[in-house]
Parts: sequence; structure tokens; C-alpha cells
Amino acid sequence: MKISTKVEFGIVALADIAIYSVNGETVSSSDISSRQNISQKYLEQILVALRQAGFIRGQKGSRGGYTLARPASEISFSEILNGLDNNILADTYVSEDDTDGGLRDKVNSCIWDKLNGYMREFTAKMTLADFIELHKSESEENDGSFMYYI
Amino acid sequence: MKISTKVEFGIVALADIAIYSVNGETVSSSDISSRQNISQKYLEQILVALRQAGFIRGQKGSRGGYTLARPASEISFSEILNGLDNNILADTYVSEDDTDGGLRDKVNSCIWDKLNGYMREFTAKMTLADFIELHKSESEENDGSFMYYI
DNA sequence: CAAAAAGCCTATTGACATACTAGGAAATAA
DNA sequence: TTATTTCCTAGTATGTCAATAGGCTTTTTG
Repeated sequence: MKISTKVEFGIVALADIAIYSVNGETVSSSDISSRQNISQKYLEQILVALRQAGFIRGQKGSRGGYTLARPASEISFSEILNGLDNNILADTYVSEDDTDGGLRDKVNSCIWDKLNGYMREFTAKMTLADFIELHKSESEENDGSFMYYI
Repeated sequence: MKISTKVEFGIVALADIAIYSVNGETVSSSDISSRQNISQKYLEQILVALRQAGFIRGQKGSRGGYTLARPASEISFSEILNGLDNNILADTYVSEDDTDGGLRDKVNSCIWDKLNGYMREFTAKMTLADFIELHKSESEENDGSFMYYI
């Protein structure tokens, strides 16, 4: 399954902000850009989307940047996915003309909508904090001073 | 999640062939086209793909058409999906340059590949015969003479 | 044998989405 | 006031999707 860079970078950016915005410090797009190796201009667009979706707060001006708008433990992946991509967790839309009770309807209702249900279930359970915890515990170069904001 | 018409029509075509090719009779693309309301020319391309993937056999010439190459109970949805779309069940590919052990890797390995695993699990269990049975049992206009090949 | 019926193959096209690049306006802190 | 940063808009190259179209090949049938 193909994952768009917009979603991928969006998640990475959120995690980066969660990890590095300790003590209310802001994280700038150039910080994230260099740390995560993402084009800054492209990243900025994604950050705007994340702000509009209510996940982060932006602080303009010198020494500005981003902080999480909510604790990472209260941001689920299903919310993030819906905020960045209004297709990936959506059920298949069948136009009224095609609802003929035939095989096409059944494929959509029995296969795809069911798969979407599984995806929603899994992504609803997992939070940004879970993901960061997973990343932290599996990272071997962890020197003990690894800090993150939950 | 978006489903391509190629995959959707491919499944419908397979089901249609399974249902209507009783006693070794063939099912022509024009039969499927009119029954399922799919452009015949487009359908033909999909049928070629289904034949090349080994799901159906084509019989050329007058009175020709298609039959299943294997029993519907031995055709899983994961096989069909892989035959029609080499992306939908595939794990995210990460180029060697990007395997830096950072957050991007983790997003792919912990989220997407896991989701793919669930999808593969579900689609591997379900067969074409299961789907047809489901369709048959839920179709209210069933008059008892409904026949299909398993 | 000829003609019709079917599968089979390839090329082309319009629409749309993706993944950026680019330029600059607005706000804010130093 | 100047540097820094977010924020907004436009453009663009590339690729995929969903067909449409034309015609060749094979096989049955009259």
C-alpha cells in the first residue's frame, strides 16, 4: 500500500515536535527539516495543514516555531490520517446510480469497507505517544538523556 | 481508502464468471459487460490481466469466452489483489539512502507495514467462493434457482 | 471456404493527484 | 528596524487512472 509523503512527513514532523519541544520550547520548520531530512518548503505546507487540523500551534516571528496543541497521548493516528488525507480512511463512495444491489455494491461493502474498519480500529488505538515510545525503546543509540514531551 | 476500478471490476468479473460458467460453459466479455454494466473494451483489458495471472482461461473464437482456471474456493482475495495491483498489499519500500534508523523508518515499519499485515491476513482468508456465498445469501430476490460454480 | 464471433494486443488521451519548487506577505522578537 | 519565522498562493513536472479506440488473431459455424 502506497503511503504519501505528505502523511509520512506529517507524522514525522509531529513526532519531532513532540520530542524536541521540551519545556514549552518551540520547534522551527528548519529544525525539523534538517533533523529529518525533509525539504523545508514542502514541510511548511504540511505544518500548516497540521495546524489547521488542530494538532500544533504556530508561533510567528523570531524564535518562533511550533508546539503541540494537545498532549501526544491524546493524538491518535486515525485523527492524524484524517487530518492529512481525507481519503485513506474513508469508505468507498458508491453513487446512487450504481447502488443496484449487484456485485459491485457487494465488493465495496463486504471487502473494502471491512478493510477500512480494521484500519480505523488499529489507527484509533495508537497514539502519537505510543509511537514515540516505540521509537525511543527500539533506538539503540539511546544514551539515557533522550527526552520527549508527553 | 480508494479502490481502483480495475481491482473492483476484476473481482466482479471473476465472480460473474464463477456464477455463470455452469457445466463448463464459457462467459464472454460482452455477457459480463452487459450484466455488470462495465465498458466492454475496458473490461477486456482487465480480463487479460486476470488470465495472465492464472485465474481464468480464455477460449477464442465463436462461442468462446472465459472459465475459471481453478475452483473459486481456491482463489483468495490476496491473490486477486496482487494479480491486479502490485501496490495495494505491498510493504512500503524504503531506499537504502533513507534507512537511517530515524523516524521515517519507524513510521513505515511500525504503522504501514503493520497495517499491510492486517490487510494481507484478512484478504488471504477470504476466497472468491466465500464472497459469492455472501452475495447469494444476502440477495433477497433469490428465487431458489440461483446457481454458481464452486 | 468464408464469415462471424470472440479473445488478444497496443496506442492514445483527458483528467486528476502527487510532490515538490518558488516567491513573497505578515507577524514577531531582538 | 531588521532578522527571523510562520503563512499563503501559484506554478510545474511527473505519474497514474480510467477509459477509448483500432485492429489483429484464433476458432466455430454455416
